[in-house]
Amino acid sequence: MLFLSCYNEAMVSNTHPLLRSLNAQQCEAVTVSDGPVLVLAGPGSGKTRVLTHRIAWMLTEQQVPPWRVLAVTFTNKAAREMRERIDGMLDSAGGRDILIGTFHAMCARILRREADWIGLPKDYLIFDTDDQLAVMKMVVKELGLDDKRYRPRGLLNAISAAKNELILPPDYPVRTYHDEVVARAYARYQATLRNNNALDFDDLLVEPVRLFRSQPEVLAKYRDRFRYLLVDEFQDTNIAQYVLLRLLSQDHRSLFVVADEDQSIYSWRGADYRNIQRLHTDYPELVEILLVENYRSTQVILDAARALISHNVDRTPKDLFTRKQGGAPPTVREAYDEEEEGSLIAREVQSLRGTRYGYGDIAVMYRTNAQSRALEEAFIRQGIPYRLIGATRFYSRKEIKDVLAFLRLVQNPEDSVSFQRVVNVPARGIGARTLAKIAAQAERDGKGHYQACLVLLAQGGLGSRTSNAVQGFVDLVQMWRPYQSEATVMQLLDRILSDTDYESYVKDGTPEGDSRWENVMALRAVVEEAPLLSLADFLTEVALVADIDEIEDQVEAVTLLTLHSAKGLEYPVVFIAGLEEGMLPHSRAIEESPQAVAEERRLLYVGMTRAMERLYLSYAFRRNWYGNNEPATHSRFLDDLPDDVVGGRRSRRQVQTTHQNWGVPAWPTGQSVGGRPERQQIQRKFQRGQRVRHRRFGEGAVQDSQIEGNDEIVTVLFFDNRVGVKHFLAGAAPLESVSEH
DNA sequence: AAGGATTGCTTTTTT
DNA sequence: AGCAATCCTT
Repeated sequence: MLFLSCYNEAMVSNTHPLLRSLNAQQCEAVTVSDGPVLVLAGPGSGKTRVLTHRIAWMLTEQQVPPWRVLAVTFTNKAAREMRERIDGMLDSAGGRDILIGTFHAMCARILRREADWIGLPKDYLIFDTDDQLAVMKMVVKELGLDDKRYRPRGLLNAISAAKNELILPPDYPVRTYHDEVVARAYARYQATLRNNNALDFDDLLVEPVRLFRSQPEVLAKYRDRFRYLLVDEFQDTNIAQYVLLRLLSQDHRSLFVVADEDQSIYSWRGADYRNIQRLHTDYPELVEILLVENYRSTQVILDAARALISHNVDRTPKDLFTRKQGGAPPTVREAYDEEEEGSLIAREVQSLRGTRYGYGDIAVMYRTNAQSRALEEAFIRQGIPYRLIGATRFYSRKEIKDVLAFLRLVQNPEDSVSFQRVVNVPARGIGARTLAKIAAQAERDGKGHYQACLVLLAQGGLGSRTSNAVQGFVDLVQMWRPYQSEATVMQLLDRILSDTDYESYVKDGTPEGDSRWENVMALRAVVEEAPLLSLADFLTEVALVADIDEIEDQVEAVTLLTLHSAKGLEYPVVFIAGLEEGMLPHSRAIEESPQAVAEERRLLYVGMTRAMERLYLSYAFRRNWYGNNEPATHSRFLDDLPDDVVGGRRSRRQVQTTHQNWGVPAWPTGQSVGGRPERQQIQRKFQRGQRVRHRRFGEGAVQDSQIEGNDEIVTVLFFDNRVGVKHFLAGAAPLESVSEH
């Protein structure tokens, strides 16, 4: 891919302050016409930045009203950041009127308004994975299936895959008896969801498609409303999301998507990077722009990542480059087991900490959540502050789910899943037998479990003790429901907590008990922060947040996270642990298919390209696997890294050496990359008028220098007319000062 | 009905 | 090894 001429780069950058921090390619991407645009870009190429500038550009240059813009991001966090940046760029709060969010959040909103067009309740609940499992278990029981042969989880996976491809129960392809059972379970599952007034995550995407396909006037309304569609991380869209985009953009064809095939890591949940090809077919007039400059990583890190990914077939080769020449080479290190791996990393973190890196600059990544334990233990031993992303997600903790279940019951008594969850919380003498009676009654009437209780109580079909217990629970809900209309969510929550004496239920004198109560209080704080939210909106919001959304940026702690959650983030220092066969690539992937292994490779690629300055890879010689300690082999991916880039490499013989070296901090220190100043205070090294020399471009004069983020952006006009104006990051030390005389 | 012991099974990855 | 579902005892 060729650059535009430097002349253009200078022109565009000088004409529009909005575009000043962009290079020529990015400017082009931002300013191309209104029609469909695909920006294909490598990691660290400023994809999201281009998207952000594009929005700001439309709002100012094209006078697009903010409310006509729909921007879809991958996480709520990305959405929040984008909105803030737009506000900053426009010097106003215009970002507030733009609809920016995830597909799921956007769909939840649309359904909240339009549900009755397709016979759905507007006050629907969103069922998460646990709820889905509970529903499926009920279904399996009702259909009298053998839960060994038809595992609820497996059925859910099949159903989810079908939904992602917009296949409804009647259309489920039946080729074997097993398929036939899945189809029946699917139909029954769907019916149960509807009886519960609930949608699952996949329904959130499927139902809007159904809405738009069946109600042209509704579609027309949203098409008009969202005249400009922008999508980040397009390679991770599934069929349903793609169809949604196509429906919305069919007329105006103003679609601007940003993608990187090499970062496609969600095929297991239906993402289909072939959507990029579909785009070319469905939009022949599509303008494609390739961004290949990387602003994040040093040359050596980028080289390693490129070498790794180049082994994948079926991709657009990208000639990625960075102006941050040189740098400390990535290193590979073998540890004896995961415990040693942990302390090795912890020790290196400690020594990095003395230099210009703070804890907050460092991230440790791994394939599976289970791997975090060994790392945590090492960090605790060495007193290193860390924060763990993801492991037990806040909203799936028992105590939180219990409290939410109470709230959901108030919102919607038909919700049998929540009913079963809390009918005996705290224990009030309603056990399995009683629950079975209630379930049977519910099935007879085709109503929810709560309704069934009312019926049973009226009929007096229960023993006096159970009857009292059930009555007690029903009374609670009956008290809370009318209270809801006059009270805020916060007041309702407090009432529930005190009526159930939840505090003493949860606190059992152990430290865990205290922490459970702290979690409940944390939930209360969440409610407190959004005092105006209705109960329905609050529950929706809670269902759609990801742990990654909660990351605050200026925390002085090392971040521990899975490679999947690392997408879209960057850190000066990155450790990737557990590079063993079976771990990364994961054994499941190896068994499954070469394509699955290719995805594992992309996953590592994503991780490696998160690193700005330093990258450490490690693996263990033995690893605990299902309880026993098994020897491991280093990941095949390590063999694909260039030898000259990666120092100190494994071999069977070195294993012994390493074992003897136990306790010696053996990470190579490496040369620092340019003069990246201390975190708290970034000083400018260049000023206007200063004379500088660049290795390739010769001498020139500094036009401008600005601090952006953690680095200094220097604009230089070179004396060689063919070179013209260029921008540099001082952190990569591309320029040296020349004294004039 | 509740709590404790036993068994058997599991691990990708997440909106 | 850890956890959930199941069994067993009170």
